[in-house]
Amino acid sequence: MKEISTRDAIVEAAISLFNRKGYHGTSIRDIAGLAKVNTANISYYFNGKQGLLEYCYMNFFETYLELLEEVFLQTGSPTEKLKRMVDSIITYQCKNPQLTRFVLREVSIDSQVVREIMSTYYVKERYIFTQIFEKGIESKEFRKQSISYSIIQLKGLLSMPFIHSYYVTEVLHVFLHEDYFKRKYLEEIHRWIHDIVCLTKKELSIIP
Amino acid sequence: MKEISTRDAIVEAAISLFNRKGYHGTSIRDIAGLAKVNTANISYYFNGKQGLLEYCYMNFFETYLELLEEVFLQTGSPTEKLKRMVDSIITYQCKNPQLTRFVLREVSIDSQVVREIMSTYYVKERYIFTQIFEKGIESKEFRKQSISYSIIQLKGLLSMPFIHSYYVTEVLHVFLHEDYFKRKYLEEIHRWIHDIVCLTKKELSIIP
Amino acid sequence: MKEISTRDAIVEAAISLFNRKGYHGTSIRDIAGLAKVNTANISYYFNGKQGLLEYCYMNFFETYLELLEEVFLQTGSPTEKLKRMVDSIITYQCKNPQLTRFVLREVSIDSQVVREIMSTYYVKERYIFTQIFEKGIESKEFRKQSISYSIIQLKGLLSMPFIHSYYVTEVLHVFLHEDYFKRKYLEEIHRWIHDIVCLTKKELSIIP
Amino acid sequence: MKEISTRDAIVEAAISLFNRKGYHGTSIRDIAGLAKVNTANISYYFNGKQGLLEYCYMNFFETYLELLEEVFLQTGSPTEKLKRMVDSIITYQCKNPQLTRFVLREVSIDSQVVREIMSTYYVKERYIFTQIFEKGIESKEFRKQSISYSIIQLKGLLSMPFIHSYYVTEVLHVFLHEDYFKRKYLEEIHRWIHDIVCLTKKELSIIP
DNA sequence: CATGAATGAGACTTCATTCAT
DNA sequence: GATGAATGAAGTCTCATTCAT
Repeated sequence: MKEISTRDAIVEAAISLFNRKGYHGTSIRDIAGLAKVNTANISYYFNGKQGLLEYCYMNFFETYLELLEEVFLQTGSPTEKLKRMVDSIITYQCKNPQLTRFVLREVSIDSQVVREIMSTYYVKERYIFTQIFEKGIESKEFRKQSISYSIIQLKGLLSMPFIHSYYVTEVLHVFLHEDYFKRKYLEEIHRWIHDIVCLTKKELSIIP
Repeated sequence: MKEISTRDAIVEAAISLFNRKGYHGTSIRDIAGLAKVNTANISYYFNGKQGLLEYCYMNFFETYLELLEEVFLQTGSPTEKLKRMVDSIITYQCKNPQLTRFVLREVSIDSQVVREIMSTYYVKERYIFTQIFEKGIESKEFRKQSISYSIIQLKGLLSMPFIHSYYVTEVLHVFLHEDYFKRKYLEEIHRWIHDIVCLTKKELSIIP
Repeated sequence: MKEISTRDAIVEAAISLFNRKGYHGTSIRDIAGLAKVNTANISYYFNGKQGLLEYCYMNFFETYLELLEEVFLQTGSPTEKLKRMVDSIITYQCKNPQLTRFVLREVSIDSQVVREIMSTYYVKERYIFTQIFEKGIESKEFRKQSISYSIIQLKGLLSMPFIHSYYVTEVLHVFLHEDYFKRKYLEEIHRWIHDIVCLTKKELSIIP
Repeated sequence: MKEISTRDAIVEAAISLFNRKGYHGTSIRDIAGLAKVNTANISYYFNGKQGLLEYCYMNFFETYLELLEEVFLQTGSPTEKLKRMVDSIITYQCKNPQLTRFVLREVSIDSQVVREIMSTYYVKERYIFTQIFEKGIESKEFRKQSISYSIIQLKGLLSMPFIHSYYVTEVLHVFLHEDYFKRKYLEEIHRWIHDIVCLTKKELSIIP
């Protein structure tokens, strides 16, 4: 049996607490306490609390983008690619709901850290989505549409259940960690892709 | 010239700072400084920093629910009502983007405060949305669908541009405070209502 | 029906709270709250919190000394006078247990206030007791004894049940406000006067 | 030269200041300043100001009771035991006059802290004293008397010079730290034991 | 690699007081 | 005579970090 390293224990504890109480609402003592390690280790391994935060951000977005890029480089129609991307993201987020929630939330705070770290990721993400949409529109698979507004919707659909997981669980009684949720929710987004993003046959037939 | 009362100045400053730096990331000194009042006034008027937070929550959700209820009690088809609700909410949120962003973000943190305050609002909101959807499905205006999953999508669409306003503005160059955004984004949600929530003619004709 | 004046209400509330929580442990808001008056009145009537404290001290010791002086100026043997003084003091203290406890306790704190106010009272008190004892010793009613050490004992006996009223009540189940206590405890002090302060017959006979 | 540990320096400073200015009248800054350590150490070592207070209480009463119990378990007549207890207590208190004064004073304030901590000690103390008196009365060494009222007197005699040390020193010119005081005052209490608690020969002879 | 002592900065809150009404 | 708004000072505590071990 491999013992969990101090480093990993810290990350695990941090994600759990940042998720529950927010970055500023969590003290490194809380983290060290939960991870059952000495407080000083956090400065040692991550160069302070902020370093730990940055690590979490990168941890999340590195994988997030890798998943997008992987699909992006595959062959397939824009519709198929978009669906596969959505599948990848939702699968990943369902496996890491705590990290997802906390990152998506904290990233909405204006701070130098966020700005510096996120700029690269955001630009890459936009590039990929934009390419997909442009290809789709060009090839007449996608309806002519404002790409920005479609991305807004897409990201809203992708992130909502995770950011408001409390609401989703407690109020709507939908459980993120059940496999049923993943299948069902993917269906919904696929429907959104079909009915909102793509050209329906009717619309198609109108075009001369 | 109307002088801004100490109380209002505090609220205004608090919303701006909570929005930018998060609740825990904002100190009452920051707030008092921006509002140009004495620090002690925050405890005086709101019974501490947390009281100020609670006031903001209630301030937001009180109006939010009033808007929903107002439309709910009007006459009209479920589709019309749903559209009008969306219009109301988006209009309100566009007028108060800072408050909206900060509340929607902080509310996603687990804390006793959130749980105590929000439970009532959440239940009411769910009731209203559920009623609309049930009526719509019953009257065959709406497609047969999982109401919970539709609410998730709806709330994602309603909140996304405000929570991730930084992304929307800086990366997608979409500006929330312009009237154009409101019209355009409402169009998008209306399309979502038509194509995803409602029965399309084709589907309609299939039903025997 | 005479309404309780604001002033009296403040004093009453102050005594109760100073007694329970100590001077520094009591805030003027507590006092104003209990007295159901506005906080500013305390500054208005007593020139601040400290003025209120001084008023309480004087209130107590003014009467305390009056009682001693009254008996002191009466005719009677030293033994009789001493007994009468003890009766007066205990009676007074039993009627004002809260004020007594709080004053006797707080007066044991070194502060300019205490030093300034108490010096006069203490000197007068010592003068009276010393006179009594000197007269008693001179007239051979009292045993030859160190007057200082006798005063220490006397004051210990007079004050103990009031200072440690919690102990006396909760642990020993002796109740200060019952008339039985007063009679019984006076008996005890009288016995102390007889057996410790006065010459017993045996000792008397030894003196040539 | 042994260096005083941070912890001990804090306790020493605290006792001195609590004694002089009372618990609530002393700030942790005062304490840290006098002890020449950082303010945060108080929370670090004692879990806050109140923890420091509790430590002082326990520090005092732990020893206090040990002394009583030690004598209690020795062999000897009740009279001898009572005398030895008084000797122990007075000796201890003379060695720690500041701690004694401050604890005996603050303990007379009603607070949860006091109630929780003291209840145990008080009960034990009462048990020991009660046992002694009961044995004494049973064996006819002691006069038949109300034990509660005797304990009140005894505790008054034991504590008075320490609580009102200012009065004793400044007004009566009796100095607690001189060895003369200890011997002299013990004599006085022994006399009290002989003449008030015990059966004098005269009384003895009256009993048939 | 890991720890516990120690620290300086800063946070929130409470307090007694004043002042215009 | 009484009030409520407002304030500056002070208090306690927590935090992230460092350093010697």
